[in-house]
Amino acid sequence: MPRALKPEKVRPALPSGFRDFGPAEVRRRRRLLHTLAQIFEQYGYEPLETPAVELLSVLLGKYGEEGDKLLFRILNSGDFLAGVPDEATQSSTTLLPYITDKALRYDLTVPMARWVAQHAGELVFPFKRYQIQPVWRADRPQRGRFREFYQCDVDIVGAEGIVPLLEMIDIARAGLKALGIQGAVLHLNHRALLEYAAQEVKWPAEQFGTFCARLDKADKIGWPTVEALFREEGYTLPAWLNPGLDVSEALFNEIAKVPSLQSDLSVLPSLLGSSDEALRVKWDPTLARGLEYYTGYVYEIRVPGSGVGSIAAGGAYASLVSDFGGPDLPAMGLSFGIERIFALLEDTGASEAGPSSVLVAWIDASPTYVQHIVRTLHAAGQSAFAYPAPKKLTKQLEYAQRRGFRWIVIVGAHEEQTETAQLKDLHHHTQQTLPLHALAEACQ
RNA sequence: GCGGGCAUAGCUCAGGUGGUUAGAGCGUCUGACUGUGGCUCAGAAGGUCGUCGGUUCGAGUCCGACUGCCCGCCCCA
Repeated sequence: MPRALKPEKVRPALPSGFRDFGPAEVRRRRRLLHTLAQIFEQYGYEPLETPAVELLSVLLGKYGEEGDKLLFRILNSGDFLAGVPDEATQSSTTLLPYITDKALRYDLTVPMARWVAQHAGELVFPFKRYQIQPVWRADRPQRGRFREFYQCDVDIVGAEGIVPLLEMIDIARAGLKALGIQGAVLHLNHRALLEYAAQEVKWPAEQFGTFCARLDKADKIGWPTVEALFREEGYTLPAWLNPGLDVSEALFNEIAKVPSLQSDLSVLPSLLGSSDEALRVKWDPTLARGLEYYTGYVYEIRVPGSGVGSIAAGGAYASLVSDFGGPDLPAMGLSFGIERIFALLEDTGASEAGPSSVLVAWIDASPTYVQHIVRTLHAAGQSAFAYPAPKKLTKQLEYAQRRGFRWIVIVGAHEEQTETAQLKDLHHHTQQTLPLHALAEACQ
């Protein structure tokens, strides 16, 4: 577009919490995600993609009150004010339900559950899927927190218990190993143990969520502070809840008292005992996880001392699919916090150079001849393209040099007449005249 | 939802106590004897100083409001 026709210049800017990814960054991210996807496929998980937009009715109420507020809502199309009763226009809260019925997805689990409920008839259970897509949250952005970010989820629907748990842990371990992350710790807990603990301290059952939220703060504010908070309100926490202690006999004795955990007792010691440099497993009786839909095992992976918080998390959930009218299927999932993993790997990761191409520079050759050369190189499997215009050779050379290319093919009228081309090696500062058929091989 | 900071060219920033045509570096574009890279040199384009209002003879500079962005908190990945 000619500059003169441009109505007015626009400030090149992005809304808060949204990011661009330049070529080098896209390559780095893609490579990482590809690595994870391969591992998921290895365990029999199949890819799924769902749209950015979901019906509000699907999303509302799944993430708690906080989550509902963080949904990016989409204004209805057309005359969205038509049919809105006058009294509704008094405040934004009353108006909102009338003017929006869609929102950007908030996570990948709920859309997956929606899809599974919709296709339950044709699916083979247990259904295993992985999904790597962006999600959106109308959060206040800050360091390391964005309004648009990728999630990377694996879930198995129609299975429960210790075996899926072991698989999830193996996937996490394989993933961390493949990405080169060392020294991670998986904190493991079970909602049933939390319920048991709440009963033990005689915490009101209807406020179980508050109990969990308070206990969950232990990793942030420390066990003594949590203990003191409870004591202030007259609740004495049993010693076995202290996450600082090693897996004690006392803790195992308590776990043994929880009915839904009894069958797993034979496996847990070896799981917790194994030492692995990439991922250790530690029972953490204070781990609760925020999302309300978890009903069984919950887990969270952290790298001590990394300063990036948890890098993967998940758990077992029972009724998400049946909430959408689908069959009542237990499920378990693992979500890699890939934005945090990207951040973690940023310091060590060498900058990714793009694949080198051959640039065809030209002066007074015919476009047809230039096109012919590019085709010849492509036919030989070489990545190549022509400079878009016969600009000064200096410019074309500089372009190839700045792009980091090694080979540049130069043609003019003389080369076209003789069916040849100049092949210049920018690394070794050499140049030779070659017949076309020898060109591709020379720049391997 | 709460608190703090900042806002001048595409980017990073200068512009003491208000005073003519707002500057630098980087980047972009053009050129330095007709077809050869990294360097150098010369030149050009690019800003309603976030927006609106106020004080003043005069505002990038002082005051207010709004908006945007950044950083914390809640919460989260």
